[in-house]
Amino acid sequence: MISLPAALDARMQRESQMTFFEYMVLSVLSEEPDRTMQMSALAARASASLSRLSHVVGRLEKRGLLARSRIPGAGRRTNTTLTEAGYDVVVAAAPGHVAAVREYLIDELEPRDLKALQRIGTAVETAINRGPAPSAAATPASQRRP
Amino acid sequence: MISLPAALDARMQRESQMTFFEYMVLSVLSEEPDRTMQMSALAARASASLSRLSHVVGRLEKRGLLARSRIPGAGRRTNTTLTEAGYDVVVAAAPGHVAAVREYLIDELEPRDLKALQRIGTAVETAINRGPAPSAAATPASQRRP
DNA sequence: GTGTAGAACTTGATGCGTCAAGTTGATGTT
DNA sequence: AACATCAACTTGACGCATCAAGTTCTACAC
Repeated sequence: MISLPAALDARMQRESQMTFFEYMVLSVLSEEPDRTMQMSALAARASASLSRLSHVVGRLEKRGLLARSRIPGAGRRTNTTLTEAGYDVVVAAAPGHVAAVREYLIDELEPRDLKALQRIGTAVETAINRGPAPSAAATPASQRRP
Repeated sequence: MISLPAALDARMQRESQMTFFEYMVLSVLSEEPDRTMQMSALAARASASLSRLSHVVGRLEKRGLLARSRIPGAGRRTNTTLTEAGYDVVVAAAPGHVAAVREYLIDELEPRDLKALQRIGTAVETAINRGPAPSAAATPASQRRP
């Protein structure tokens, strides 16, 4: 669990000149129908803090891969939208990433272990997010019940 | 796999004022009979680059948790040894860490999934380390066959 | 209609990780 | 004996993450 994320990140940077986390952000956006998402929602989907996301989005915006726009009439909400250039970048990076995941993980496992891994993943995520103080990144206020 | 290391690291810093990686270093040393290890070997066991380890060991030395000493008559090799204070720190931090691992992972899994996880771990490690250029951290020159 | 609380970010300082380049010993090579 | 090479680190610069503090809206209270 220590080595895999590191390995995927290293490969991402070598092959596509971006962080694994940057890829996640772009990738999540690319899967939305309008390639747009509110910052908080994006942070939740990328399991990052709003602060981290803000920094990263700032950089990606400078690179022209996405754009920010205030949502009018609704608090201080901000939308981020993938640009064409940004979409092209994700599309170019995706196959390499998928190949890496296969190579390091999926192709190495028997079907039963793959299923086990899925169970483990959800179990761990649940366990972490039911701690004494569920993190803001995991369950942002806008999705929290009153 | 993204969330678990992050969660364990966060807890380590909250409860024991050190990085998860710092804990690993101290912990590995504490398991040696003489609480001593050569830098390269330590790097391999902690799956880190020599550079990273050097920085971290520098900090831990400043905190008085370990000490460095040149190995005489053998290249430029350096030993790091856990101090008493360092040992006490590991001993104090260990129970909390074990509890965290149980809470987030082990206690959540059925026995068969735990066994699967073990298989997955070794499979992934192998897959990563047989890449085109096996990393120096994983197989340091001193352990590499000619 | 002022005041307070809170949500949704943004910003700046600090610290750790990484990469490239430098040191320092030992081991051959000619 | 001089030189090149290599292994085992160390160091410095730079980038990214985190934390605490600030900003900017809305909404509700009185």
